[in-house]
Amino acid sequence: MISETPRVRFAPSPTGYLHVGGLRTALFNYLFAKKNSGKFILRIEDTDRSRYVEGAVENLINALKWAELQFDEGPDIGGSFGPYFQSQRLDIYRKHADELLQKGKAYYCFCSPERLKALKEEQEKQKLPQAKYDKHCLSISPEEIENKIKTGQPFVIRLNVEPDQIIQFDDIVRGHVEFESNNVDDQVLIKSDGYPTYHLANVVDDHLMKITHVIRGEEWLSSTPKHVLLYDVFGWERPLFAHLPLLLNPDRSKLSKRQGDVAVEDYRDKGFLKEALLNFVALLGWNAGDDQEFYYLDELIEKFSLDRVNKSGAVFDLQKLNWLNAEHLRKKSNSELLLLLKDEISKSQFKDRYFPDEYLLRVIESMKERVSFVRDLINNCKYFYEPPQEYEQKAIEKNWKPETPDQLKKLAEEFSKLTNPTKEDYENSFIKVSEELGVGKGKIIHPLRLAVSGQSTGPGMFDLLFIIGKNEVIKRIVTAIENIKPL
RNA sequence: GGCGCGUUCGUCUAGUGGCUUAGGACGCUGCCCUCUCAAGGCAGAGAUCACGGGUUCGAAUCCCGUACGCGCUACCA
Repeated sequence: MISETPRVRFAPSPTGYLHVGGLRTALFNYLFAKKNSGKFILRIEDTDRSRYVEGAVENLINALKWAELQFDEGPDIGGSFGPYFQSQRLDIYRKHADELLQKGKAYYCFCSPERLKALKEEQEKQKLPQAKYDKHCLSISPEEIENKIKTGQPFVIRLNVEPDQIIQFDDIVRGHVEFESNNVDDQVLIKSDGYPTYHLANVVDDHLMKITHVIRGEEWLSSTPKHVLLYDVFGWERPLFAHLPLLLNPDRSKLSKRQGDVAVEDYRDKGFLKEALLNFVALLGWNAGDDQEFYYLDELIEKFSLDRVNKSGAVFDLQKLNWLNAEHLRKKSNSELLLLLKDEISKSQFKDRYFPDEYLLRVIESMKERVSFVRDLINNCKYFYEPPQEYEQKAIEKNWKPETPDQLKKLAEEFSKLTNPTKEDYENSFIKVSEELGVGKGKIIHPLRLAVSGQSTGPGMFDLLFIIGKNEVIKRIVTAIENIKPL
C-alpha cells in the first residue's frame, strides 16, 4: 500500500482564472478526500514561463475559497510537502532528471527547433504512422556531450522510451487501458530553460507528495503511459488513476471560452450561488445511483464515490444550472437571503438608499418563489425600491378602462380610512369597494397592480399593498391616475 | 494520419442478462390551483438504447466488427 490515508491533489496551471472544468476536477478530488478522511492538496503547475499570468494564482485560490473547497496543503497555507509551486522546485526536478540520465533512461538532446520541425515534416511527408523524435541525440558520445554543454549549447533532456513494450494500467473510471511504447514519443523532461515539463514535474511531485490517487480530466489519459513509464523507471509505486469525463460545449467539443463562459468567476459574477454551481457540476459525470439531484456539499461528500463516475463527456447545460440556482435560492432562509440581498443592493442603483431589514425581509418573503437569482429580488420588483418609473404598455391596453380612474379613486379613499392596515384590512376594503361598485374583483385588481407597481406580474396584490405601505400606495394611485393615458 | 477514449429522450442521467410496454430530472406542451407571475400538483410529447453481426431460452446490459464523436499527438498544461 502506498499510504493508509488517501492524498489527492488539484494541480492547475495558473492561466488567469479557474475553469469550470477545473472546478469539477477540484470538487471530485475534494469529495474523494473528505469522504475517505484523506488530504486535499493544491499544487500550482507553473512550469511554463511563457504562459505566466499576473495574479492568476490569487484568482485561482480566491475562486476555490469562494466555492468553499478548502485544501489541506497548498501555496498560501503550506504543509509538510512544500513548496507547492513547481517553479520553486526546479532543483528537485533537475536532480531526478540526472538520476535518469545516469541510469540511461534519459538523454541529452541538442536538436534545434528547426531540425525538429524538419523531422516532423519529413515524417509527415513519408506518411509514417506516427511522428516522433528519432533518438538522434542518443548516440552522441559522453565527451561530445560534455563539450557541447561546456560551450553553452542549449539542450533538453528526453525520456528514453524502450521500443516494443506494452504499457498498461488500470484506470478507476475506464478500467484496463494499454498502449504500445512504440506509440510513445521520447518526451522532453527538462526544457532548455531548465524548467521541467508537466510530465516529469507531475510524476516527481505526486511521488514526493505521497499522492495516492490522481484524479484529473480525460485530456490526460493519452499521456498517462509517459507517466507510468516514469514511475517504473524511478522504481516508484504508481498512484491509482481516475480520468474524469470532459465537460462539453453544446456542440460536444471540449468546453471552451469561445462558446460561452468558462470561468468560475463569470458564474459568480452573474449571480450564481456557489451551492448551485457545485451541485450542478457534481452531477456532470457523476450520480449516486438514485433520483436525488439537489445536494448540499456535505451530502455530496457523504455519497461520493469514484466508481460511480461516468465515462462519457457531459454537456454543460445552462438551463439546468439556472433551475438548480433557483432551487438553492428558495431553500435558503430569509435571513440568509437578507445578507445576500443587502450586498446586491450595495452594488445596485439603490446603493445610497436605506431600507430597513424588516422591510427587505418582507420583500424577500413575497418574491423568493418567483426568482432565480438574488439580484432578481431587485430587478424583477423595482417597485419595492422606488415608485414606478413607467407603466407596462400592454397592461394599460388590456386593463386600463375609462372607468378605472374613478374606481381607483374610490379605493384610495377607502384605504385612507385605515390605520396601520394589515394585509387582511386591505383585502376587506377592497372587497367592500368592489361590492359597492358592483364589479368583479379582477376588474379592479389588475389596474390597481399596474398603478402601484407599474407591472402586470408580481406577488399577491394584498401582500404588495401591505409591503409598500398605505401612504405610498395612495400616492402611487394618485400618480397613476394622473399619468396613465390609455390610447 | 496515428494512438486512446466514448456512444440510452434536445440536455444531464438510471439501468451491470429476465423486475423494462427503457425510469427520473432540466427544458417543452396542456390542465389544475389562482387577482397576475411564479411556486406547487397532475398529465403529455420526446430514446426502434449509434449501426451490423454473434453468444444466450432471453441483451440497452456480454463478445466482435463498422460508423460517428471527442481527446491526445509541443521544449503547453
